[in-house]
Amino acid sequence: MVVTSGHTVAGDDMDDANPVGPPPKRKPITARELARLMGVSQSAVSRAFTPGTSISPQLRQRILRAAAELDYHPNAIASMLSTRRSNIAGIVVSEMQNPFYPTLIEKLSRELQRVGLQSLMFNITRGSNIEEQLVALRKYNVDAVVVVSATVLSGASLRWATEGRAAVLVNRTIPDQTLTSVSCDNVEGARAIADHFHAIGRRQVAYVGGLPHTSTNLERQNAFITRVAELGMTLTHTLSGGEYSYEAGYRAALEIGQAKRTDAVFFANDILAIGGFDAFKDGLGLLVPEDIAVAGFDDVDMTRWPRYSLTTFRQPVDAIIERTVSLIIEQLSNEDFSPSQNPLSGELLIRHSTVGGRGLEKIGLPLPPQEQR
Amino acid sequence: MVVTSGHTVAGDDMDDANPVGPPPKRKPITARELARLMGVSQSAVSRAFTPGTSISPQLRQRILRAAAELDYHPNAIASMLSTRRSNIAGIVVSEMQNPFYPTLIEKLSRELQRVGLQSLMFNITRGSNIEEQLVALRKYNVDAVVVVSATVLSGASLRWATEGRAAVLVNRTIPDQTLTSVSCDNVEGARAIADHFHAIGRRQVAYVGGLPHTSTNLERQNAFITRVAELGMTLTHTLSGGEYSYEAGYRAALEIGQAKRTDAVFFANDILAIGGFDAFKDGLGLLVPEDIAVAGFDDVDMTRWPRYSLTTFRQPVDAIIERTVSLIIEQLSNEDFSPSQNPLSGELLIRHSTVGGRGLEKIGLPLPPQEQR
DNA sequence: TTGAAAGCGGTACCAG
DNA sequence: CTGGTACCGCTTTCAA
Repeated sequence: MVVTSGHTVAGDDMDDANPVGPPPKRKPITARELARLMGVSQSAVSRAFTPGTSISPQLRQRILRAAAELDYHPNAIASMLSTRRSNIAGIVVSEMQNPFYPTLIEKLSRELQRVGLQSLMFNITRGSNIEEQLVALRKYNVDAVVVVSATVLSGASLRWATEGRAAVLVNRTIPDQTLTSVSCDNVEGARAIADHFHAIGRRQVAYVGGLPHTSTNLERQNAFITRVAELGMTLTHTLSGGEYSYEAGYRAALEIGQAKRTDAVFFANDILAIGGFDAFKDGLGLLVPEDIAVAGFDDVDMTRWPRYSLTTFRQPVDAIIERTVSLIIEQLSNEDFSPSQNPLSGELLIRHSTVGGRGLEKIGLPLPPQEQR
Repeated sequence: MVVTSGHTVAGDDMDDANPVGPPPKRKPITARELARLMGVSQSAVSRAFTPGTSISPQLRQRILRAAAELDYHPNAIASMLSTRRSNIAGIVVSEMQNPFYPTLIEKLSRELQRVGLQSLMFNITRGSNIEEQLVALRKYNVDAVVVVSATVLSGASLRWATEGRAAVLVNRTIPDQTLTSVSCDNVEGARAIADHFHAIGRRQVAYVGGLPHTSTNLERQNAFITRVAELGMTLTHTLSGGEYSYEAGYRAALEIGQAKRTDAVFFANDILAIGGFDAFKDGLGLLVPEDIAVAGFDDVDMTRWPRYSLTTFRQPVDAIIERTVSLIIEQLSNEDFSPSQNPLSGELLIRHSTVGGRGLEKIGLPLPPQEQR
């Protein structure tokens, strides 16, 4: 490592500034200089670049033209300072290994850009100094915070970090519901899976969870278990993978498969399910779905691979993002805004991991379009 | 959509500021106020938070203590303005679908954070207004730019965007080499694959590329073809998947497999290879590796799934990141810094997709540790 | 509509 | 070591 950043002193955060050597670089032209060069006031330049200000079209044009000429761009930092708006949204992230999230984040950051917010990423990792990260959130004066991280952060930290700014939790909630959240309707999804298992004649079912204490996991698990009971099916296992990974799914599936009394398994997300699928098929030589049906949650790309053709509950990613962004905007514009929970409807996608061969037609369901490769 | 952001006027960029409603929020305490409250000068407060400034330990302690008390945090925006350093690195990204990149980016942003740089993400997507994105890079005054995007950006845009600031291209180069780049040694990797194919007795080999005009694709392709020729093997196909995707790999594999004269295929990355693997095995009923050996590039998590156990060339991710960060730091501290190209050695990982059954032992190679599940 | 001037919240140089 | 004081570059009254 080349530079160790500012050490913390006496229980408070030092500014970890100046991580690297000397100061600036070639400095770009400023509004003042441009103004002087053109013989207009600096205010005029500012106005030219601010929509909806009172400036004559002619002057604006002249200035914009000259600006283009001289490669002048308003310094965003300076304008942040005077307007007290950074036009930056902090995105707090942690589980980039689950392919569901990169996709989500990419789209989210694109949408935020569309409404004028750049995304400043904050990678929270277990083990890393979380609080320190959150301090950065505040120092950088982000206007909005989107937390896309099922894990790690306590409600208290979250409240502190987001205090006084727009905030949305995506795919997680906090118990006291003091923060706005947007997520897939996990209850709906888990029930749909249970119903589907029942519909295809399965009666011995199991649940494999991910990170035990996350709200997504708990919601899916509880809803599933409840529905299974309502339908009179037997719950043979309730396992926790411990994390959302292929390996965890694989291990859990071995355990379930070896016990030989389960005919359908709901994995709390697709990665677990895919691990489980491989364990059943390659590891134990079972037939999927004949011997055992497998369902996941999320609808990541891999579920559509012919190898898997995994039945899953699709998270309404676009809707989630749209809602998130509009909630952010609302908070940014309304003084009085009260937090809300926003579960959004997803969609059960039935594929071959639960209904094999031509079974999809047999039970009168349309072949998912994805299967028409 | 709730707010359409500032429309562009007259061939120049308007400031897309004020994407949302009204102005600020509750304002936090400032250094000046803190100073007045404590009866010290505002300069003292500033010094207390700046390591290496001349201030007595006692005063510093007092101030830090009081700051903690009053929840004062230095405003990063203001200090950016006066120091002309943002302590922000822009990360330009595009292909988040390839699981190699989320991982890389997560680690990268973590390392940057360690040396005091937050990461501002810039998602470039084909179709999106690239130039506009790059303008943002400049407006936000990022100190450094890391481009992790094989695609899209022309050398000229890159040079413009990074002008006057530290910049590193990761896993791509530009022809004139005027920008520093760090990447996996694609030539080494492609040659290693060719050598390996030869070593396991394959003589009819094929190449499946990804995005045709990217430097990674070209380097891997050329090196492979060259080495294949040197070794006297026959190149049966040189296909372009058109993109780095499972589907592209699948399609290419069908074409190759149906022709029935190829016994080993090098796919330009793991996702292509996995698509190809499934096509050979499930789509065409071939045996991998007995009928046809499959190798990829990158070493993403999926390659280790027992289902695939894919032979691949591991990109030295940690080394890439370390080098990238240290090059950034160098550029930030040295006035005179000349661009360099930094190919980093990777590692051939031989797994069952090229050497089946107990073959790994037979040819005297150690079982990859990953296989010891 | 336009220009002058007072901040925004720090940094850094200067004198004491 | 400490306090005073010009900036940093833009936004936003306030007058003209």
